[in-house]
Amino acid sequence: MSASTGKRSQAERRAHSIARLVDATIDSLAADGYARTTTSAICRSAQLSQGALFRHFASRVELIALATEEVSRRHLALLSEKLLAVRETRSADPIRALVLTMRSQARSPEHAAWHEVMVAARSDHELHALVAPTLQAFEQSLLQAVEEVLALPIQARGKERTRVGTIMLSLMHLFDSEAMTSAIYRNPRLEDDRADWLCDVLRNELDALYRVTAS
Amino acid sequence: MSASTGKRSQAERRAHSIARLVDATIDSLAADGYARTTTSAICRSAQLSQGALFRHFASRVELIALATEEVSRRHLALLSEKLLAVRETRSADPIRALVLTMRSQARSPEHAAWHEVMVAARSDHELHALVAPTLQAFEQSLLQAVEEVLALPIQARGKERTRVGTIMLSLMHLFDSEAMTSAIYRNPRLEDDRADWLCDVLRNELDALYRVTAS
DNA sequence: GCACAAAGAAAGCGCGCGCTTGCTATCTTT
DNA sequence: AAAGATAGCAAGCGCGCGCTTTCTTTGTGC
Repeated sequence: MSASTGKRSQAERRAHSIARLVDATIDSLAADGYARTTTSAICRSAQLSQGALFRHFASRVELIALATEEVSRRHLALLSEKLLAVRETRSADPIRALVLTMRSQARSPEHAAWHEVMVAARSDHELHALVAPTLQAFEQSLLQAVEEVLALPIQARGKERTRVGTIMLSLMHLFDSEAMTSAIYRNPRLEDDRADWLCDVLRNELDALYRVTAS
Repeated sequence: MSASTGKRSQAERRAHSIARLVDATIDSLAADGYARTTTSAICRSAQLSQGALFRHFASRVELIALATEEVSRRHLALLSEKLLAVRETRSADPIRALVLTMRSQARSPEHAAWHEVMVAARSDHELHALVAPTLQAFEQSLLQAVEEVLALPIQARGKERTRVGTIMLSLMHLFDSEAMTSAIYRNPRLEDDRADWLCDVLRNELDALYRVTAS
């Protein structure tokens, strides 16, 4: 008997519906933006009624808040996976692979959803209060993940370690803003120049780091 | 006879009302975000009726589009002014002054308004079509202004000149994203580390540039 | 097996949105 | 000064929003 026709417990049905709503919310945030992520659009996408949505969530922002937690998890998991792949794969140009990984991450749907929530939280105080802890934890986790994956191989400590975190977070910011404006500016040549420049910058950084850790 | 009580021509009244509406729109975009920049909020702030607004603009997005043009102008004027001040003032640390200028620019209300329009245009096709030319021209003007103000003193040509543009636009992007997340993350230490790092990067760049232009 | 609780659908409610209408007041043209 | 054009206001219209209510279906504890 298939899962769809078979009997399911209330807990299973509940968890399944919530998951569908969260998925639909994330998809809508990434594709249509915060303002167009309405309860009716979410329910249409999740194939559930509005009554069902408000059975599980007290308000729209509460659902958005849970979706934001899930976005953080997925964002982090995706990036960690990519960064580990960069470290494991013996690339001819690992610095370039690293830079392009950060760029692709900033262009992902997960990141677009994150960005929409960030912007909306700036002027929606209720949303701000609900998602601020999640987003702050996200930044810390990102910092930690990046330092763990990248700083270990060069055995850097203290100041050098935090510097790597600062740089990678800055890379994320840069590509975040670039991705947001990309569809308007449509200037791939500039974007490639930027990637090239960042590769140079990171190579300089790495040289400096090796000099420190070698002494 | 004062300007407010004195008789004014239709053209003057028209221009004055439009200017008030544009100002109110920009203020609202910066303070309350795109979604909360409603026609009623704009009219309340401009002290005009909705009928008056729709006498001058066919739709809300049309007003937003005109406001976006004004935002571009102000943004550009403000930055040029700051950059010239940096160049004229004999600072002990001109690089740091430059970096902090870019950061303060990204934290300005003008930039916040620009960001709101950018994000909204991603998922609003009508707005996108109306503001894309303005925003593209803005990027080009920014590039030009930055190159004019900064590249001249070191007499760079061709490749070096475009590289300066790429870097400054990247700085703008970085601080754009940082400013957007600043109220959530509340991590001034990281932001200062970032500024320090960018000063180092720019010093390296400048060294390289001088090496090229000297040979 | 039966009373009860939880999940879900359908319809509807109040509200604020973008925008229109009908009108008056103010300038402009002749 | 008359006649037409323009600026501006107050009221209201249709619509889609977040959310609630009412009712039916489905799983659960005794």
